Amino acid sequence: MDTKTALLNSAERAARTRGFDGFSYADLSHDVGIRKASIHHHFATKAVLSAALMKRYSDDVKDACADIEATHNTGGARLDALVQFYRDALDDGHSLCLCVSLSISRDSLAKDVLSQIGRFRTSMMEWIASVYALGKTDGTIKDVQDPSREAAATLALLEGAQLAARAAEDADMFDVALALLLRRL
Amino acid sequence: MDTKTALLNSAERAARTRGFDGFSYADLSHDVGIRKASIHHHFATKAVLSAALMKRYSDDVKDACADIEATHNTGGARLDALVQFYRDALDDGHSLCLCVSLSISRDSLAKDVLSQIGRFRTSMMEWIASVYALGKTDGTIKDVQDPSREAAATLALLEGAQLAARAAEDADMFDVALALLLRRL
DNA sequence: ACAAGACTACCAAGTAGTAGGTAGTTTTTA
DNA sequence: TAAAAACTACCTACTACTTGGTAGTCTTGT
Repeated sequence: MDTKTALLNSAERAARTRGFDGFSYADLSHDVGIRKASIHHHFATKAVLSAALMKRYSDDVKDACADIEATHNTGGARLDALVQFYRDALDDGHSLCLCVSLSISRDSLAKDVLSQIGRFRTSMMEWIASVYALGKTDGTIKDVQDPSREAAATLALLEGAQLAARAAEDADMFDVALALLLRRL
Repeated sequence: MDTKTALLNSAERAARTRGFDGFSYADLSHDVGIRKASIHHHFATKAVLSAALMKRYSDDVKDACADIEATHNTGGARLDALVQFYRDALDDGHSLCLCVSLSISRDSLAKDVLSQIGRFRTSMMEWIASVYALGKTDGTIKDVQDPSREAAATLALLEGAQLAARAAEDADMFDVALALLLRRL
């Protein structure tokens, strides 16, 4: 595998399990098997690395959403698939959505990464709102109120449930927290 | 004010805004105005400090719950007061529940702190479940299903909404995410 | 007089990042 | 077509600084 990708993989895993301040170039070095200094050849600073990380992550998630749209055509099915996507990302309760991990360490982040996070959250919220809007018209999600409020609540619930699962070191915690939402499908 | 308390205050603020790995003894030293080494007189290690932090936090929150019970006698009013409590803790979208902040940096935490966090979350969940159970019988919370699932979902939503508010640097985000829950009161 | 609480002055280990070099590949140019 | 120049990817060896933590001393209130 291409070294740059290996570094991104290692950094993403580390950031999602230990937070942005929780890993160092030395950790990446051990993990990937090149010297610490050589990492700077691929990512000049940790800020550059974090930007690349967030870029790749947000592209990946957007692709996943596009994929969900392509393979599920009711609002209910799409919402269910999204929940599954966040659940799968958990990795036995050790891993979080990258944007949650990075959000915690806001102060150590470069400004452009912060705005990347902001844009990512906004676009996710819009996408989820569109899912609720569809679910409301096609009748596959019950009692839909304002789709944009539903979207804010859903994103918060998904991220909070990941946190809860991680704190309990038990991925089932995620399912318990999401059970009531899924009863509306 | 007593130095030990000042240190705890500073550490709590730092942990809640920057995470456990996001502050150092040097930061506390600048903030409180004593030398770095003197901090060790009060808290021998950072692990001891984190345990004291979590202890005080969990006592405070439990007191707040007891206070809510004493001043509100319907399930709906208690739930509303709890939401308000989490909202007030936000401090303009910069601060998180301590147990969320600490959870992110799990790997740098001592084992006893991890189990403290676990116990805290369990007891919060039980308390919230009892609020839902009351709200179900007194009719002040609509459509209550299984109280313990409601509790898991509510805690996840509260913590997720704090995260969302922080990511957006906008405390109103919290209100948007909780609007639908509060409509059930 | 004595203990609590602070101090100065350290330490070893870790942090991101830099300087300068090497080996091999690719691109340019004569 | 072959030498020259540039580029990629890595290396060793460093810098400047921060990390949590230690040892021993001084100061102050009771």
